[in-house]
Amino acid sequence: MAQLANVHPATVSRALNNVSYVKPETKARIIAAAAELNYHADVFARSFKKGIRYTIGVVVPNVHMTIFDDIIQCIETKARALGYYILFCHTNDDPEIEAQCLNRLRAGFVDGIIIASTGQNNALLREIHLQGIAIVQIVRNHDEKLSSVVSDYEEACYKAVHYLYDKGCREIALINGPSLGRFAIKPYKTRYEGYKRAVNELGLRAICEFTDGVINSFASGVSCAKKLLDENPETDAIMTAVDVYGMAALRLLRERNIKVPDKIKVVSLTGYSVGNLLERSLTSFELSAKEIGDSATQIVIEEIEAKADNKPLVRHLTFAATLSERESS
Amino acid sequence: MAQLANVHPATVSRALNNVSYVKPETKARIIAAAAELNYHADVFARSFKKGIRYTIGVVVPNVHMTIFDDIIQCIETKARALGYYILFCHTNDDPEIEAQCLNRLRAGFVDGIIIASTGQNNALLREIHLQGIAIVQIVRNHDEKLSSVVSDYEEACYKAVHYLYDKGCREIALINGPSLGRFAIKPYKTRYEGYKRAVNELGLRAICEFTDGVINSFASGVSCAKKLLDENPETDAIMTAVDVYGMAALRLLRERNIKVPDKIKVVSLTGYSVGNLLERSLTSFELSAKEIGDSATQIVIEEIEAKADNKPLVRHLTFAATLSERESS
DNA sequence: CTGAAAGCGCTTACAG
DNA sequence: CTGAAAGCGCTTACAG
Repeated sequence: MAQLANVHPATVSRALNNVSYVKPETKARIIAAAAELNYHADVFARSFKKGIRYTIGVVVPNVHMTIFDDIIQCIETKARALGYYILFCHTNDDPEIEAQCLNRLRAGFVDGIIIASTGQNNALLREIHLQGIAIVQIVRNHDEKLSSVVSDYEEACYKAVHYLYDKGCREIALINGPSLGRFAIKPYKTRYEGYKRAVNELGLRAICEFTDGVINSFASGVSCAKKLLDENPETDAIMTAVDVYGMAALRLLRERNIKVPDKIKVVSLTGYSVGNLLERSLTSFELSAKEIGDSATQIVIEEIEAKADNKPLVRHLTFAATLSERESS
Repeated sequence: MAQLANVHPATVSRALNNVSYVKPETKARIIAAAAELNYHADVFARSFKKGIRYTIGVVVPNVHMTIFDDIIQCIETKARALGYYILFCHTNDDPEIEAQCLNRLRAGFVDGIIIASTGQNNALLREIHLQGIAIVQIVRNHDEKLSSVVSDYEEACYKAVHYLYDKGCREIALINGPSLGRFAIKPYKTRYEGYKRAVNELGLRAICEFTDGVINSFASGVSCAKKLLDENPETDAIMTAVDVYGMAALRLLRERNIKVPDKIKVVSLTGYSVGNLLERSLTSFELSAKEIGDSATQIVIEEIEAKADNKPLVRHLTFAATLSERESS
């Protein structure tokens, strides 16, 4: 490349990056040569030299049938616009896989990490952060020392109970994910808190089932719904932590020929757009995947680019969920 | 690091990579020092030196509510097991975004690319391939000069017609994506061919609607279904190219109070697991996301690692779709 | 305005 | 068995 244009590689770099003045005719010669050879500067080598990878690791539990499919698209779009790539990892909520992914990412491949963590690798995450890699938690804020972008699950769940109460429901049940003990995952825990707050306030009975094992499993949602109805035949509303559980509830209710919403109302607390695509559409508290994805990306890149200035930048953002009322309530 | 263990960096490299014999006590000293400093070799620098990126670019239209959410998880799992990362890009089926993504990927960041392309950047893809980057097409085989892993859409669609015919349907309609003209996308085109083959063979009338604009749009699926029913009130079966269109059909049929499957049967031709999570579950010809994802990853990595041997390795794999009979038919 | 040199953090023939 | 050197493909102060 350099020899074709008859200049020094340094000049090629200067010309192609518009980084310092190059004599117009030299520049023209370089550009012509680049076109002829179909030359593309090796971005990898540049990143290596400059110490910036222009890459963000995104670590999420799953994208299949979860809000993360939407969030990851928003992250990628935003990152691309800002000149960054996305390195994608999914953990299935297995702490070991998560640690494995994080350890590979830290080894020089990314400038920053956006993660919805299991909460079991906080120490590792802090270590990686200290090493100089920007970190933003999304959806699950397991460590307040690290930036986070989440929804207000407590409030959404609290409001959902009130919403159903106002509709006349008095036996309001919750199908939730792991929210107690060592393996509790933050948003489930917080939803449970919002649920209890509302239920206590309104003098209702708490009826709660926790899916165990695999998170976001339809089958697990169905068995929770079964157990719920068998043990609490008076139930007149079912709130579910995520859409897939809501779909599971709708499914079981149809099998049992229980009219929705007349007899039992169903509300999902993590609406992602599937709720509106159903035969009987699902009322839900919608998170804005775009708000979460966009701001997480923004924050992680700001943190990356502030590194030079050595400002510590830990920020916490919380978005409200908005009620989308549909047919199931 | 090297000075703490009191050895040359080269020795550190040898010890940590087990690449040549190092005196046990030296090695022990190095490992101890690495542990103390929490040292992780910079994989990026290594990749740079060795000319291998251990990274695969994955370019797909969308992951939200499409089979690609599943495929990309399978690719990532497989790639991780084989020591590769996934760089994720989504194009929204916009040829310009696709070109932009490809041009960034080619600039030294990946050893290989797995793509479900729009079909509008074949020349660019070949150029990138010639440049030495392995390429495997998934789901959409727009260029036979490049490896591909697809399902047999023609056959699946052909079989679906027969399946419905055998159930007594005589007015079998198809809601399809772009399958004609310059912007046709391969699997839609192939499904259409399978449809026509079966319909001709059975002496049926072809009733076909094509969604335009955004692929995989629920709203577009609903309007196709509307048009279909308005213009062909005798319709007794609706086949849809993808699950989202199937859901759209189910939705509209419920709104119109048309009994499924008694009056009209619905079959999706790209089952991904949502079909089984619905109130009325959706019969579909299931693609194996795992088969496609795993083998695409395998092939692209084989192609990458064969590069050294300079063997040209273009392979085409076709998997059959399997019928999952559910409530909608 | 542009060349020559140094260097990003590793790996790998080459010596010894 | 391990050091010293070269080099992956760029960028960027430093000269001139």
